[in-house]
Order: sequence, then C-alpha cells, then structure tokens
Amino acid sequence: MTAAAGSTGAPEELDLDAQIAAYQREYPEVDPQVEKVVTALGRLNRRMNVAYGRQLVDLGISNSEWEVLKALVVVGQPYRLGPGELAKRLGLTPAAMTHRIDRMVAEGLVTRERDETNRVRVIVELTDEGREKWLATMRLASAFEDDLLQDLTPLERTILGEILIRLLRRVESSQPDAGGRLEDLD
Amino acid sequence: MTAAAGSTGAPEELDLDAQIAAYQREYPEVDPQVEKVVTALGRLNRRMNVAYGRQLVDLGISNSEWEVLKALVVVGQPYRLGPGELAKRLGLTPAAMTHRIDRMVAEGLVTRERDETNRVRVIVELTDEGREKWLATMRLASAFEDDLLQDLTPLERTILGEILIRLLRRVESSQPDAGGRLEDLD
DNA sequence: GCATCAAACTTTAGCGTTGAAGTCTTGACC
DNA sequence: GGTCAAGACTTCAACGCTAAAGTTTGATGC
Repeated sequence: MTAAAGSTGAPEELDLDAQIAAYQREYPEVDPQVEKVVTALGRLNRRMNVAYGRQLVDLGISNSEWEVLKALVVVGQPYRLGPGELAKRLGLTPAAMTHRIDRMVAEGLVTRERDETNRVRVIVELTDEGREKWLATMRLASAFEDDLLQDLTPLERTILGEILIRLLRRVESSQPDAGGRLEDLD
Repeated sequence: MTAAAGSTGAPEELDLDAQIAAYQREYPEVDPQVEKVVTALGRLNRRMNVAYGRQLVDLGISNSEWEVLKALVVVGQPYRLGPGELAKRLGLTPAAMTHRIDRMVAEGLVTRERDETNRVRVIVELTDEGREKWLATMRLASAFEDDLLQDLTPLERTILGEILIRLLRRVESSQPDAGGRLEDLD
C-alpha cells in the first residue's frame, strides 16, 4: 500500500519502438521516423518535467511558483511585473495569477502593492527570499541539465540546439499566437 | 476588450537569446549552450502541445480524452484496458480515471463493463466511434508533424532522433520511476 | 466638471485533478 | 466454511485553473 498510490510520478510507458510499431499497425500511413522523433521529444520533455518537479518538492515550492519566480528574475532588477503581464507571459488567465500571487505573498516569495502613480495597476515584486529560492532552483536545475547533456559531444550539442531552434521557428511562424501580438518574440 | 482575454493560447515569450542572456546575468555559472538547448526543447514542446490542442478542439475532444484513446489504440484489438492500468500509463490517479471514463462513456467513445471472470475488475473498451475519433486525430497530428519536420534533411532527422533517444535513455536511467517498476520500458 | 467608456485586477461558479476514505470482490488462512 | 487481508475501483473534500461577471481607477468628450 505504499508507492503507486499518489501517482504523478512519471507515467509508465511502453518501449519507444513498440509504441511506434503499434502506430504503424493501426495507422499504416504514418511516417515511422517522424513519429519516433516527435514521440521521443514529448517523452523526454515529460521526464524532464518530472525531474524538475522532484527538485522543486525538495525546495518546498511548486512548479507554478517556480514559473513566477523565473519570470520575475528574467526581467532583472528591481524584479517587478504586474499581474496581467505575468499572466500573459505564463500563458494563463489573470484570475489564476491573482490566486497564485495570493499564495506566494503568504509564503513570502513576492510582495504585492498598488502602483501609486497609477492606482489601477498592481506591482508584484520578488523578495530577497524569493530570489534566494530561485537561485537554489537554478543550482539544482542546471546541475541536472549539465548531467543530462553530458554524453553529448560539443558538436552534437551545437547541432541539437540548431535543429531545435529551426523547429521552434517553424512552429512559431505557423502560430499567429492567439492575441495576434508577437512583438517581443523574435 | 477582445483577445488576450481567454489566454491559454501560447504564452508570449521573450526571444530565446534574450532569455539566455538574462539567465547568465542573474546566474553567471550557467552554461549558455546547455540552457539554450533545454529552453528550446521546453518551448518547442509547449508550442507543439498548443498546436495539438487546437486540432483536438476542431475534432471536439479534449487532450485528456485523446490520451485515453491513444492508450487503448496502442494495446491493439480488442482495445481493452482496466481503469487502474490506464491510470498508471497516463500518469494520473485512479480517481481521475474514474471521472474521465464517466465522461467518455457519456460521449460514446468507450464502454465500461465489469469483467465477469473477475468481478473486482472493470474493462474499458474503445467503441467504433472512439476508434474513428482516434484515426481523425492521427490524420491531423501526423500532417502537422510532417510539416514541422519538413525543413530537416533525412540525415538531420536521423541525427535528431538518435540524440533524443540517447537523452531519453539517460533521463530514464536516472529515474527509478516512482513505483520502482520499469519492466516494459526498455 | 461630470458622465461615459476602457483598462486592470478581483470575485464567483464550474470543472478536472489529487489524496484519503469507503465499498465491494477475491483469495487465503485456520 | 468463516473470517480477514489485499486489491480494484469509486466517492468525497480540497485545490488550482478557466470563463464570465463585477469593481475600482483612469481617460475622454462635451
């Protein structure tokens, strides 16, 4: 009655080749190589997210909170952003941001105050504690990432990065990006 | 007051290089190349999921339902699996599976019945309609995937696939996989 | 200067998920 | 052959998110 209960700990997937074979069996028109790349990509990402998640649990914050910390750190000092802007960058609704900020204020990771020059706006600012948390996550995450790519030669890393960026550009160019605004994208 | 309301339509992210530069500024020990690969990977995946999501909306099913359809199709005829096994493969709790199955039965995508040879067990089986839905998603998804990889040469596809699989193996070997069982993984 | 409209955030209702407790069946032990 | 433990699923309470309505502040027009 231990483990296997809570779940959320990495789905148990079939061997990759077996899964591709199943797709071919059920839908013969599929291109096995394409499917293999795409499936590996998705699976790798899921596994990485599970790994990040475990590290975050050790640090006592959730993935949602990590996203907010990252967004605030990336803008640089004084680490401030409004709830609306945060919501847009994280891809969720303003309502969700309100609640996230509630929790994070309660935990001392950020502060929330009205902008006195424009009282409609609210300013969310990273606390020192929040910044420390982010640094701690960064130490763990980058160690994990370094380890993950350890087997790759410098050339392979370069090639991988270059290919991924090309794919990214392709998918972004085909996505009008919902609101239509893709100003600061690239 | 149009757009930008509902959100969930791909977060608006900074230019990749700008984001890497921010990480270097805030945490100089980071390896920019590693970070670039990892960030591109995550971002690509998110964009792809948004794209899949849009296709699914067109077909009238949710991402959750798609996952269940895939799992059932992959096992092959007669397309049967128990709720517990489904939950394990999808990486969620049995409770969530119960509700998902409720919805999918109501929509006619699967059937649920007790196993008469062992009345503790329940059997979830894909209906013809469910299988048709899956085929439709597969047609759209594979077209999207073919298009995504279109710019890559055969050699690049091979290299990409090979590198991804090596990364996958590395991350899987470092994850005891929660329950400790990784039998049919590889 | 007052009224109206727009913008930014918050509140409310509903849905899907988790974690924990509950129900029902099967198998084993005495 | 009856009781008891284990397994498989379901039910319940709490939480986070979305969509939509509500509130407060700022800007515009007359």
